[in-house]
Amino acid sequence: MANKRKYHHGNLKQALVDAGLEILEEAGLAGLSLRACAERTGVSHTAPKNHFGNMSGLLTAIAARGYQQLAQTMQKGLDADATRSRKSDAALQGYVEFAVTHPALFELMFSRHRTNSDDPNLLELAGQCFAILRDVSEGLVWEWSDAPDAALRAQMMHWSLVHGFAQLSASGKLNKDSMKHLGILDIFPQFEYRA
Amino acid sequence: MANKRKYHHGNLKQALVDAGLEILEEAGLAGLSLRACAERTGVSHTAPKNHFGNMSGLLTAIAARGYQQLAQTMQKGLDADATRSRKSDAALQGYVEFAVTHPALFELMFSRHRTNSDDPNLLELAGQCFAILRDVSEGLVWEWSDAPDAALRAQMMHWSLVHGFAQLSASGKLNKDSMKHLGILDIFPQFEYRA
DNA sequence: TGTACATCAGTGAACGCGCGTTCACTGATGTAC
DNA sequence: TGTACATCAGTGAACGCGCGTTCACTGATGTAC
Repeated sequence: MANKRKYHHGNLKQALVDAGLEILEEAGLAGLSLRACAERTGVSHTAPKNHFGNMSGLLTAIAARGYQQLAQTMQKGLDADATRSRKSDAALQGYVEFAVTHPALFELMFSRHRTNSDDPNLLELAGQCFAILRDVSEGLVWEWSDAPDAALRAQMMHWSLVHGFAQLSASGKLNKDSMKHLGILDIFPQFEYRA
Repeated sequence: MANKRKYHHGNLKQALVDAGLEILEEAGLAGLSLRACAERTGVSHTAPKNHFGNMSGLLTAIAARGYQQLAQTMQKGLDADATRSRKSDAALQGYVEFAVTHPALFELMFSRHRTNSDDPNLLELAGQCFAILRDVSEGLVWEWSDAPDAALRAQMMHWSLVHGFAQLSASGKLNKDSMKHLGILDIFPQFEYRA
């Protein structure tokens, strides 16, 4: 299956997103460019234009794949321990694991002006992430549980809590010393600080 | 006091940080550069090097000022309503207000590799922000309140909740429609979505 | 079954741009004597 | 009080770099007839 050196790549759109994800892992957001993705895919640096139009289009596609992977990471945690009494812990753990493992991708996904925030594909996949958190937050008790819209407010606060912990972890604000001091390593011992 | 056209600026270091903050407001992180800060300050584009060494040094100084302003915003809310029964609400509100009002600065402050994260000045000012949240989270009840280190865990979770809500708000994930639908606008009616 | 032609996918040279950085320099300030 | 000199702060030209984008093009594919 020597699919090298065909004039038409065959699956260039997906391959460019794959390349973008790899670049984010290795070089961070600063290293991500149309030219870098093209070079890694072995294609001329103008080829991406045919599939994504411009830089925003490519970043949007990469971010969308990020949401897909985030949902998968959370779902994997839920599936792995179906008997877990508190499903929200499994989802939180998956969310944080994703952010810490892919900090640059996470940064791209939740940055403001880099992606086309009204892209239908992006919206749908991001919505799937929130849906998992929503389903999983059932039964959590908040102090306003007797207020109208209590469930909706609880979902929003739960997402905030999860996202905040993930973001602070990924950005290194909860470094090893802090986390140890605060006893957080007992809760998530696998999230060792990566320098 | 015509302090124009002196060869020595006199207060260039602070002026460059001021310029950087303005650029962040107007053009976002993408528009921030040594040259842009120098031009706005009316100084040659090599002058910043004398004060900050390189780009990271300038970004670190800007982020440090961000933490200073964040602490001030939170403290202002606390001072304005000393009778507030739940001080944590005032701090949360200040934190979110800061993130939504200065999204690019907020992004810089909590990004991973753009600043020198071991800068003493940066660490001290960031620590002051956490100290306010810590003081204010006294009395909050979490489900593990009977665990050892309960207070420390509660502080960490409180920070996560506050930061997550702020970050999701600033990145536009909680847009006007979502917030209205989720009843969040009733809690923070001043945080209208800015397109 | 074959042919003409439109469309799609990728090429490669060239463009202007803003960037951080280097370099030799000059003006201003402070300090030792 | 004056002078010499070191140091600090800012200048301006020049550098190479990677970037997104434009442009005319060519190879491959699909489709109408």
